[in-house]
Amino acid sequence: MDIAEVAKASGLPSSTLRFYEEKGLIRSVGRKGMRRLFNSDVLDRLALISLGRHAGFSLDEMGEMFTAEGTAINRTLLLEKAEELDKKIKELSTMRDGLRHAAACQAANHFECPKFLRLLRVAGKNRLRPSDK
Amino acid sequence: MDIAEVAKASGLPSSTLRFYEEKGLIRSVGRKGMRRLFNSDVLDRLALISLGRHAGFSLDEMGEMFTAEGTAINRTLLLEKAEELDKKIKELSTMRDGLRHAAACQAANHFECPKFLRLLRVAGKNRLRPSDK
DNA sequence: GCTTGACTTCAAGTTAACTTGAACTTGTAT
DNA sequence: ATACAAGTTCAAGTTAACTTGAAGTCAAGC
Repeated sequence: MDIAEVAKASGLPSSTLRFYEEKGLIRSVGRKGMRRLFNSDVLDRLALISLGRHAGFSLDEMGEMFTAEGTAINRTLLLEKAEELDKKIKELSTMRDGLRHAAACQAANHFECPKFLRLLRVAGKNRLRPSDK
Repeated sequence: MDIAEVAKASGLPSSTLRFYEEKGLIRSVGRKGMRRLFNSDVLDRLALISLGRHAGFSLDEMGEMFTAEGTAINRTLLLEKAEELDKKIKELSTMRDGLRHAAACQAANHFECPKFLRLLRVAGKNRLRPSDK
C-alpha cells in the first residue's frame, strides 16, 4: 500500500507515518520510484502504537517493545508494563470515583468534603508508595 | 508555609509551584517580604492536580475544574471527565490483558498471534467509535 | 550589620511528538 | 507528452509542561 492508503486506513496523517518510520516505529517495505510502499501489517503495528500512546506510553517506550523483525520483545518488560498499567488503572478508578462523588456531593467546596479529601490522599499515597523517583 | 515547605511536602520543585501559580492552578495567600506564603490546603489541590495529570488530564483541563474560590465546578463537566476516565480504564485494561497475553504467548511474532491481534483490533474500534475527531 | 543561601522575576532553553514550509520529483490521468 | 496532485527531503516551527540561567532581593544566623 502507498502512504496515502496507510494514512487513510490508520487515520494518521502521512507526515506522522514518515515521522514514525524515521523513529523506527514502523517500516516501509520498499519504494516505487521515490514513494514508500508499506505492507498492510503496518496497520496492526500502528494500532498497537496508538493503543500504547493512549495508555500513556511514550513513542520511545513503544519502540522498546519491538525488535528488528517486528516481534514484541522481552517478556519481563511486557509484564512490567502490564504492572504499570494495573497501577494506573487503579489510579484512574480512584479519580473517577472522586469525580463522581464530587459531582454528587453537597459540600460547597469539594476540598471541604472529607470523602473527597480521603480519596485524594489515598490516591496520592498509592502513587508514591513504590518509591516515587 | 513558604514555598520550600510546599515543595518538600508535595514533592514538586518550587519552580513548578511558581509555574502552577502563574497558570492559576494554585494560589499563594500572601507574601513575607518578596517571598510567597501558601496556605497548607494548597497540598490537597496539588494532590488533585497530580492525580489528574497522572490520569491524563492536561493542566488546562485541571484548571477548568476549579473556580475562583477553589471549588470544583460544573457537575456536568465532572461527570463528563468521569465518563472519559471510564473509557480510558477500559482501554488500559485491554492493553494490560494484551501485554500479559503477549508475555505468555508462544507465537514467535506477536503480530501473528490471533488473540493478540483480536485484542488490538477490538481496542482500536472501541477508541474510534464515539467519533474520532 | 553583614554575609549568604534561599527566595524573586523574566527570558530563554528543553523534550516529546508532531506539523508546516520550501523546494523538488514523479506516477497517473488526460 | 505533459500537467499536476501527491509524493519526497530537510529544516524549522509549535504546544505542553516544565527547567534553567541571569540578575537582583532579602530574612536569618553569626
